[in-house]
Amino acid sequence: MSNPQRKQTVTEISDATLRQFFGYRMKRAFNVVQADLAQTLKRYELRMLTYSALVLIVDNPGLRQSQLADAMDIERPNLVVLIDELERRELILRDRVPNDRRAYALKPTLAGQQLCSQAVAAVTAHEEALLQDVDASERAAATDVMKKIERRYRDG
Amino acid sequence: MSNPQRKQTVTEISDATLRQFFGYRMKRAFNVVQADLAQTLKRYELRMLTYSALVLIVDNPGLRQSQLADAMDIERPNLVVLIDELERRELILRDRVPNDRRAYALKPTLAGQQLCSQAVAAVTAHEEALLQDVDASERAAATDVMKKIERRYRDG
DNA sequence: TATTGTTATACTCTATAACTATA
DNA sequence: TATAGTTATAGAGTATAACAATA
Repeated sequence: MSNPQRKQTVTEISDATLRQFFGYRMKRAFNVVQADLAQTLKRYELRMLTYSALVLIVDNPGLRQSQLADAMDIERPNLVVLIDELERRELILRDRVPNDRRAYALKPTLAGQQLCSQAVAAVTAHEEALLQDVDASERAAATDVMKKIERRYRDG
Repeated sequence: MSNPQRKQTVTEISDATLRQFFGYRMKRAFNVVQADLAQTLKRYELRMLTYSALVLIVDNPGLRQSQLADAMDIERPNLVVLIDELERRELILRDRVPNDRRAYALKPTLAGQQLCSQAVAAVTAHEEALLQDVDASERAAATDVMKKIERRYRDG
């Protein structure tokens, strides 16, 4: 803006210091990716977490809640409401595990499998659009860096 | 685990489908970076958001709250409590903008500047440690990808 | 009329402690 | 005793509507 009153305070904001940090860059880019994903999933009434849970249940039918929480890197209590939601919508069901009446075996319903397929296709397409300026080698390089960061964390 | 009961449900969880997605990889890596940053800032009683706000105020003394919210990509109402917190700790102050009695000119105190310097140094060091397996060219490649994603968002 | 900062509110994600029912 | 799932709760981040003061 060419508003002269702005000049009495600050015209151009410098975030040079923050942009030096990988974490800050990552947060900003992740916010974009996350917003795009949320927008894409809205149509299926899924969020990033319910989507992740559904995909993992479809790919691993019969897994337990504690295994799923582990895989998703969230606490067990926080998974309960996600599973409640997916179950209420009849996208998955809580089967009993034979020989261990404490645990549930999570399984997708047919509707869950179908919604999952559609959502995966939609997310794939939207991500492709979002990353259309990023060629395969750049994507691979970025993915490698993220893998290294994850690994560094797991190794302590 | 070699627990035979696990075998009746699922032994090894496959997250192959999810790992195909750039967004999922990014979320996992970002969680690591974010946790590391939070740990680093704990010592200064700062969080990622209060840290970002403080750095921006130190680098741009006199900026308005609405400008800061813009720069941080957060909504104006959410900035208020962050500024309240930094002001209460006397790290910044709300000065009046001459000729516009609606707005505040945010300025760091000496204590704020000093804490900011220390925090920036600590974050730099911790980030260096976190990324020690990632060489300069890999970092640059990853940063480029993140810039492109951000740009893609700004351009619509 | 429009803008700055504010209040109130609500939703999501995250984290911990404590409970129940099983093992 | 330990584990699976659950409940309750609290903190943090995010988003919108509506308001007072001021432009």
